[in-house]
Amino acid sequence: MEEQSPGMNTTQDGVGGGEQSEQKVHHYDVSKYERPSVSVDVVMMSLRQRDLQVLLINRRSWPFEKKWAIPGGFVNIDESLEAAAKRELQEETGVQDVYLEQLYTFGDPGRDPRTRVITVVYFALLDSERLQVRAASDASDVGWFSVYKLPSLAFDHEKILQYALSRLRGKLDYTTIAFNLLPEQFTLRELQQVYEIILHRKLDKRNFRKKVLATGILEDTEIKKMEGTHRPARLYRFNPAAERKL
Amino acid sequence: MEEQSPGMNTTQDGVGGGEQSEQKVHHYDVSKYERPSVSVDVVMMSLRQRDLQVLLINRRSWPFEKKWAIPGGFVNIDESLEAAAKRELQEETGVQDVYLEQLYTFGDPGRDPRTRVITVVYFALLDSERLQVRAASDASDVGWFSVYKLPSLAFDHEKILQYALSRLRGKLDYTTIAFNLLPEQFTLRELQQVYEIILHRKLDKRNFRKKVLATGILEDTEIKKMEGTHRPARLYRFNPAAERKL
DNA sequence: ATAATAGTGTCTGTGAGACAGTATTCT
DNA sequence: AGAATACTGTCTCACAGACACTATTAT
Repeated sequence: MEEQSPGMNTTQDGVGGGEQSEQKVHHYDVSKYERPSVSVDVVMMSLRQRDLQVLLINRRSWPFEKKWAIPGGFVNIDESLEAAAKRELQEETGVQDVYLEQLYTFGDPGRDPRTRVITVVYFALLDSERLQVRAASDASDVGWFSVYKLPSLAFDHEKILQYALSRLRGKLDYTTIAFNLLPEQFTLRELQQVYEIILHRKLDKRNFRKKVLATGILEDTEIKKMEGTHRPARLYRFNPAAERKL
Repeated sequence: MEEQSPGMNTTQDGVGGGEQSEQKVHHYDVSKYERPSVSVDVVMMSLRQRDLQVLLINRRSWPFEKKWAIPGGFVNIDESLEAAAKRELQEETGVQDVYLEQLYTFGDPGRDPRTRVITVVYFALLDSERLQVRAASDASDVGWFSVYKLPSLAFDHEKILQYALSRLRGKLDYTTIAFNLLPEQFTLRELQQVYEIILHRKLDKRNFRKKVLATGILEDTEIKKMEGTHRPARLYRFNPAAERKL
């Protein structure tokens, strides 16, 4: 296993580790009990073609052969959960230092017909710009799908994606989570589109701009983005110093 | 606290685990990898003595001998995570059918000096009334502690409790989570006290009542609670039919 | 009457949402 | 001049928070 990537930023809800009640621990003999497998799955979302898309992998073998699935892998014995998620991210997209948070842990017996597998699901948001580079080089059995038009999925992965989407929506207006889907500099129109795509509805331009600018989390770069035959737009940058609320 | 269920860890014919990138699944052989232990810890909170308290267990043995810890136990191989949490709850408090939600999963290697343990933490809220019954019968190495005056805890359990508390606070005003700490019938004053204890600050009586009643989630029982030498208070009941927002 | 808690209404400021016209650039 | 997008301000309504007095019961 490679514990590569000194890793940085990411996780939000990060907290430490937990334990078990002493009595149990006291008499517990590791060798006596069958242990479940523990995997880490990573829901990777990005904005592509003005759509919210998720990266899926086509399974080659039983079970759910030929079905699409959320990428994941087993946790190495001396690797943290987050490190395993980052490794997965790196393997699939080649991207590092992206937004990553733990979503939920799914562990129903029987969710995997092979053996008992408990999976800790992480959620990653990739900014579209950096991603473009590597997108073409991906293997053919890896693909991006609109979260609004998903293919039939393996395991309980439909449920997991729905959960990820609702988490994203829920956090949209009291965190700065949306900025993780944009490159460093962006126009207000682009930011509004991110919100519209995620919320899946139109927003009023004036109200949106008023509200966002009022929070002070945006910094004017003094640069204008010229494109096409019309008035150029100001480019803004996220100002982490003003990390209050949106 | 007996983690029966035969079987042994490791060995098992080449069954792949959860969902991983196809390349890996394809070549994966379970017997080759060491599996972590998986435990479930349950943060149980209740209102006692007009305080928000958490149930802790005093550890008998290494590591963290004599320190207080969040109760927990290992997950049986054919038991769901939630079932394991309910079992734990039942063992420690004898209570069933309480509010229970998954909090977070902690899995840093080395957080338990004995072996690699990944723990899925659940959060339970117990209503004070039903609990009183069994409280006295508890063993001496189990105790309730104010979340505002915690003893020194084992592992990184302090962080976990802080996390649980912030989750509780965060959900307080857009869910009906607080009702789980009250008996079926309660006065508005009692409900307000729940909010005050959790938020750790005073609330305005008139604004609180106005707001809560406006949501329509309370049903007047037409009963009055007489106690002491003063005007009796109306008893209300939670109306699940009106589960909109608080 | 007194003590003790239950119960109630108004005002003010803030923020969300509805809504339409002017500004700037390129061809 | 025309096309295309950037940019801006006002009004209304709902909700949050500040704030003080009357109602009901038991002794």
